[in-house]
Amino acid sequence: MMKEAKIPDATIERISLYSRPLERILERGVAVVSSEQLARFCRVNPAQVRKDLSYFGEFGVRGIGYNVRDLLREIKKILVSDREWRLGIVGLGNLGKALVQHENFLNRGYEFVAAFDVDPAKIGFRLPGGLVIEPPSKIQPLTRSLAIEVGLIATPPEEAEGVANLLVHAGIKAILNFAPTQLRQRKCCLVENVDFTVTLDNLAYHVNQRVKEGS
Amino acid sequence: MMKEAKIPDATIERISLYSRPLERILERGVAVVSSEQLARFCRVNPAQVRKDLSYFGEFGVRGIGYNVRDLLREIKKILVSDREWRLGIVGLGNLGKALVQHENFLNRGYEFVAAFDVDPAKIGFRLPGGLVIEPPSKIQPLTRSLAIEVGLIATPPEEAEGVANLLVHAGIKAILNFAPTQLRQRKCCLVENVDFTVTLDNLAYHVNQRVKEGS
DNA sequence: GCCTGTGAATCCATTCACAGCT
DNA sequence: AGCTGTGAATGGATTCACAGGC
Repeated sequence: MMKEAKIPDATIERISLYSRPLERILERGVAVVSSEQLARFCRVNPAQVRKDLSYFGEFGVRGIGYNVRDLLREIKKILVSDREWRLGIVGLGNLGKALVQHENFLNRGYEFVAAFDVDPAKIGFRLPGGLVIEPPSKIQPLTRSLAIEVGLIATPPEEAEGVANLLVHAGIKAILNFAPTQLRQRKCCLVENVDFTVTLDNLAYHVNQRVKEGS
Repeated sequence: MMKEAKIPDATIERISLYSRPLERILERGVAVVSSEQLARFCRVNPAQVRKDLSYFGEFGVRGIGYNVRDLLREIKKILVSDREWRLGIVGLGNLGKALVQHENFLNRGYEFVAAFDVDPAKIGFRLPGGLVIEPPSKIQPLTRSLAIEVGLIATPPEEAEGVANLLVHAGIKAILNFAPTQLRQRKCCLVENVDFTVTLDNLAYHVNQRVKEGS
């Protein structure tokens, strides 16, 4: 019964998670999947799978399960990955270059259409894939003219806030920030931070916890 | 009053977050910080900061605030980043290489001590920093002899599970998995997944949501 | 019989509001 | 007076358990 209620943030992330095993199952030619099976693949509770999906509609058939192809299509519609998203990246150090070449992005509808860096030595360099590195002065005009919707920031932390400003003024809709600094929150622009050391700290804490319990 | 209760997972992540502005504040020579100030830096609620810290002890002084240097030391003790953690990485494509060279790891006590790849063309190659890429056959002996505690997996998804097996059998304590596949859960080994496309899907969904509301 | 969809119950996390210390 | 530390209150998210439909 498709409610227009507010949907848990965690639900959106899991919906994205579900799509991956579904793709594999579809490739294998299996037509139907149960919440139980899907849950096993994603290491979650089956009721969680059903509830997550039920926020968006009734995609299953009672007594049978979910049609794999249909469910995948619905999920792509929910996540708006049934269309191309145009990305721009600022900062082409090791991480930035790795992101541009990361093939999973393209597979899932995310395409880099511009790359920027401050380093004059890098400007004009053609990346594998054909993108040419542009100077920061081009951030605003290119973001607009190429209709870039999401900006990835992979600069040193000192530059991140300034870069974010440029992107926001050029009308970008969302920023995925890999620089280890907390960007100022802005209306009109969603910001998501990815910080590997936070994740490592988390693991370190829990590893230590286990050692302490075990002794 | 330092409870030995179970601590929210989100708390651990925020504790890690707090350390960054604290380092900057310390460098600036400011001696004391209030929960309100720290909360502003990290975009969280001040009560949240106080509650998070109170799980681990009473680090503040009523009427005054927290001593920056002491608080930072306590946080490092909590996160066990007051010592070196030895990392091994498997898969030295673009992302793997970027991770090895990522300077934030070393700053925070995470040191890569071994690198592995299946590609014969890469084996023997010396990475910036001095690490030499080893073949998969060395994963088990080196993990043991170098006492590697955390393994990072940056292979294609097909290889991830096999690599995880090798690492687990060699006694690794935790895995940080960048391959877009959900690793089987194991006792004795913590697993954390990092998946950029899930984060992008999340942004795409919310951007679309805003557009829909605005219209 | 089987598996979905979902209200109700449970569990967990965040925020409030104030007592307690300096 | 000011700011921490924390029980109580609120707000969310997950899981249970079963009704509903194949």
